[in-house]
Amino acid sequence: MAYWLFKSEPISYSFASLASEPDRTTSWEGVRNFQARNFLRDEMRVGDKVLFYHSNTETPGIAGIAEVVEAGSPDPTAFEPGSKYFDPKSRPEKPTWYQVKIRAVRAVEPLLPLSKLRESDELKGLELLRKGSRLSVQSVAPEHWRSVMRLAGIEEE
DNA sequence: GCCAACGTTGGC
DNA sequence: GCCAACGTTGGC
Repeated sequence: MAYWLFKSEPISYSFASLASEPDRTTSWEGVRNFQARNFLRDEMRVGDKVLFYHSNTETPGIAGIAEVVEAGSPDPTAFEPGSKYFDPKSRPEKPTWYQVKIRAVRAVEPLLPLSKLRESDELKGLELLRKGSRLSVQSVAPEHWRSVMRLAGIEEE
């Protein structure tokens, strides 16, 4: 099993938004970065765990845990001319962009703020903490995942 | 292929 | 609002 971090601006879609979906799932669509696309298309597997991170907000930080419930599939918004994610270069027979489906597992309450993550020696090397890190879908090493769980006070089986 | 200009991200 | 870092675009 692998670990990931997804960024979202809570003003547009928060962890609470995900948790209040009828089945607590959503399709993570609209990613338009090739490195992130490669993760979505090639590397994510059902059962992988996801840190749900709130960016560009008053207190950025980890707001919840989610899991991958469907592996990568073509992102339909790229084919919709009306969509803000429309990309005419992506064709159904040769898609450029991919999505996965995730499900909310549990909230991190209170939110684990970025400032706390920065204080942790154990999290040195976490992509999120790298200066200039902008990738919206990131890989998380298992030892970093365990450190985050500890900081969040979450016991895992 | 180089690289300047530009738009976006996202912490602060 | 500021601004550094980054990805993309397009002229050459």
